[in-house]
Amino acid sequence: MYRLVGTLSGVNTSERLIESTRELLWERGYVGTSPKAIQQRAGAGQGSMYHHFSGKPDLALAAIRRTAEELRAAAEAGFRAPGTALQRITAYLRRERDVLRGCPVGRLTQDPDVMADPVLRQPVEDTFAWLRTRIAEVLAEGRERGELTAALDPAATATTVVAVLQGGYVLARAANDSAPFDQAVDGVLNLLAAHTADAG
Amino acid sequence: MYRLVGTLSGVNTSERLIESTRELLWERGYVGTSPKAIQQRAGAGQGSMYHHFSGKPDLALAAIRRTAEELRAAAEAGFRAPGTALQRITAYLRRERDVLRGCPVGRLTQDPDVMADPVLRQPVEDTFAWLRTRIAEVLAEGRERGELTAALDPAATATTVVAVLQGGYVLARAANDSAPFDQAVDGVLNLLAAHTADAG
DNA sequence: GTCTATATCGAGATAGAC
DNA sequence: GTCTATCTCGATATAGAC
Repeated sequence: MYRLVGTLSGVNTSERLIESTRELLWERGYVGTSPKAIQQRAGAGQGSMYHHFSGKPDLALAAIRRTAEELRAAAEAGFRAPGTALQRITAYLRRERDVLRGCPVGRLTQDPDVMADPVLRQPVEDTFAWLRTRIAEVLAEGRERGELTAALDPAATATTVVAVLQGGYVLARAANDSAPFDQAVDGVLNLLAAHTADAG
Repeated sequence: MYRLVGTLSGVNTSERLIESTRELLWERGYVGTSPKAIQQRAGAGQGSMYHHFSGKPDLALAAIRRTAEELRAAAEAGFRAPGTALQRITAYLRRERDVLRGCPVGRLTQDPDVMADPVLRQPVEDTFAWLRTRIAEVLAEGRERGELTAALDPAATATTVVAVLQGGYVLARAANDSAPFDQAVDGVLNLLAAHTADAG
């Protein structure tokens, strides 16, 4: 018999606490998440939580690190897909997302207590640094292969692409509608299209 | 004798409370801002605050509305500047900003209690709807004048431009450095350059 | 490992004097 | 209009029994 994966019942308490914290951090942020709320969602008692973790910051660190790892793995899977650079970027931008929930890592950027703590902040910084570098690599590759024009700056364009994603989430939440996210993505892809070797 | 503008001392209590709330909302968000913190920053007592406002949501509404108005006025001033569409968009994107503090309106998008309240949420929604429309108008004008190619979609591009800004703030905060913001802006302007009539 | 009791403090407000 | 007193909860733990 194997345990069911993806559900919180059936795994150990420590695991349930981390997953509950991840959800709450995503929904309400660090300041808006209380130990009590975490415990209730995890179905764990006060004593349990403080047995496994030293406190809220410790638990948040475990949650943030895991969320950052997952984001990275999901993105990397997209970048390794076959196709031209533009096709891979397009696949990444258009992959299915829970747009209205926003980015679980980008969100932390607005949490003063997270950004004030170097340890909590580190995974956030690392995630975006990696993402920008990785997309720049894909674009540079496309340029070397002659898919993209020389006028396209890989590093700057990569940062723009990540910014469009993060900003797209903001606009979608503001409108309470995922359409602005899709439109922002369409807009940048259309701009990129003018830099393909045949079009440019 | 005229009063000094831009300082909190010398204006009435209600005004100081609103300005303090605006600052705290920007720095710490709605959930992270307590009535006590507002009062201390404003130099006002408990009783004073509850005399002028019914509570934290009421005060936040006044603060959010004013912040939204100011953002709109500042943006509109940029759009009315002389020059081509691209020059006006460039001026808007490159105008001086306190990048690491982020966007005081975009920030609210991550505040669950703000987004859950239709009244607090409205100014946020309106601000971005207006901004996207306004930039789309500028771009459409540039296309009509023949400054921009017909391949450029004003509405989608406008949403992309706003997303780059909002995402640029996120990346700058993640890196604790304003450089990613500038790079994201450079990237999108470079992409737009390929759509100018002479270049495209 | 988990539970319950207890403790401190701040959030968010109400009441009524001045 | 402003001040102080008071109130109720929840946030965030710690202590010690089981």
